[in-house]
Amino acid sequence: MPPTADSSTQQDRNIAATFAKGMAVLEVFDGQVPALTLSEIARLTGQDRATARRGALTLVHLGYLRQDGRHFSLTPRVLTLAGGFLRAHQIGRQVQPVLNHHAAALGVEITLASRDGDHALLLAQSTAHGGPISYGFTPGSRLPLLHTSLGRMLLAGEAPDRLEGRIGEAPLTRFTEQSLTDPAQIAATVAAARQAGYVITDGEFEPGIVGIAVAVAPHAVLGSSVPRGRDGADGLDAILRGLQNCASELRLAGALSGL
Amino acid sequence: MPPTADSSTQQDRNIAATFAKGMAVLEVFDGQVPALTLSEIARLTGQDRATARRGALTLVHLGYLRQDGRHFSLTPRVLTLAGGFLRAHQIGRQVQPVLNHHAAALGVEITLASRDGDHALLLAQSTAHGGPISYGFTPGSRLPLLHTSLGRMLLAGEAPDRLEGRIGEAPLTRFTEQSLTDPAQIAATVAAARQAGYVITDGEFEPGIVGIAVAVAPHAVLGSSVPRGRDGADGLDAILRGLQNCASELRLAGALSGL
DNA sequence: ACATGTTGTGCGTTATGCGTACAATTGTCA
DNA sequence: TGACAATTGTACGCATAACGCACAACATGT
Repeated sequence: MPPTADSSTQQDRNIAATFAKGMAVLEVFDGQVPALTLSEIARLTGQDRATARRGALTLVHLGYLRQDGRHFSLTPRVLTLAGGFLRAHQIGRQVQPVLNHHAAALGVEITLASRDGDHALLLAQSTAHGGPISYGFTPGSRLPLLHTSLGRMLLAGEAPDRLEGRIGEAPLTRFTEQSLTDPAQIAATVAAARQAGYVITDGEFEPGIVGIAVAVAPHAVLGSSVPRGRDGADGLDAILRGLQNCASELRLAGALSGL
Repeated sequence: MPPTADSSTQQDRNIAATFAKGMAVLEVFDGQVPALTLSEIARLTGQDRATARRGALTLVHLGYLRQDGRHFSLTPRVLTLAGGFLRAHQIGRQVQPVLNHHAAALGVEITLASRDGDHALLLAQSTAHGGPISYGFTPGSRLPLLHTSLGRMLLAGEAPDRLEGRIGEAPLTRFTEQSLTDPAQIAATVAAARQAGYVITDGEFEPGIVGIAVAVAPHAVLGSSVPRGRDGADGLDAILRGLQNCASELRLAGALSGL
């Protein structure tokens, strides 16, 4: 065995560090602030100012960033990257119509989500039929994993042994007064979700909002949110059945096989 | 002026070539094929296989690509980049609800698009209220600029002098029998669109589909597609008025100022 | 069987990106 | 208005990190 250089000092020859640093620049544009200056980019990425500058200028050159004076902001071009994923998985053709159809029948918004790190990542979303309520999320939005029905249903699909570590580590941010803070309690809801095939959360992420989610594929879940009280107990049951029907239909279409 | 090195051999010291090459790797995943091998990536990007390999492995390391044996495919993580743009421009909070509302009132699908190079780039889309039809497009999808109502309305918003060059250069691919192929004719429709504030195309991109579009902001347009004959002449008028109302409401919200 | 096309991976070379340093600019308090 | 502080833009020497040739192992097809 050749003395593989220590992984701390020596870089992996198969990884392009410059590329990774550039992606880090792109990643700091998470939308929380509409535009960033070079110094802010450098600070947020932890890179040298000159390095951040090269990364940002390269992104401008490629058309992903716009430079207005000293402010850099994203261009719509980043959407084309997402478009590649959505097209590859036939989201527009095979998934979205199904979501729309069931959402119209139920009168609620239906969301398809997958997992990205310790967040639930929204892949697609139907619009609420007559729903005046909208939470402002879009494809690409990320929700917490531990305190949303979507996230817990995703966790329920994971291997049980990997769960405890995942739950225990997180700082367990408390979003509402009703947010569960005990890791054991959260693990219990996840276990129950795995058992039942669905999960319901009540106001743990946004107060007064009840979330309900079911599994579709190994790493894909379906969910809806409704204001508490808007639908009675049987209303939730109807939504649950609707989500399960929707999930079945998506499975039949077989478009979500690869994550 | 210092003798700036010739731009052909000497790289711009402010552009990170490795980063640009890596982005090129990411860009070839446009969704036309669900997965790519290293050789395909190298061929499509024109890079050396070793270079393409480093780029792809870096993307795997960062979580944007998945490697299954010899096949690389996109992960949902690319959506987070799009999410940054959508959140920065308040698409989910300020735009999507407006689109949904007007779409439900009109019974048609409404699409918000911007421009990316010589394509119209879909930013957001409402679902048709009772609409069984869906064209399989999603945010991030790209439509031709010359033969769609969205594209021509975008061109109508450009400076007139830059138009002729833009139209004349393109190979003028013919999508349907009704596609206009004469640059002068297309330029005339664009000029008419600028004059009237809206544009209607009939089956030039997809046969039997009528497209209608209006301008919202300097580089943003709104459009709908309906099957020919589904709505009579007054139906199209109603849709046009609805789109214009929708555009006004979006302008009032003022969320689309920066492209 | 050979021929053709993959794929993975060393490794020497040198181009390339790094970051310090300085200059120019903006903002802020007296 | 001053002078100070904190940004920003840019250049350039140096070391490193990316390049791409080359080879070997494997697959595919004629």
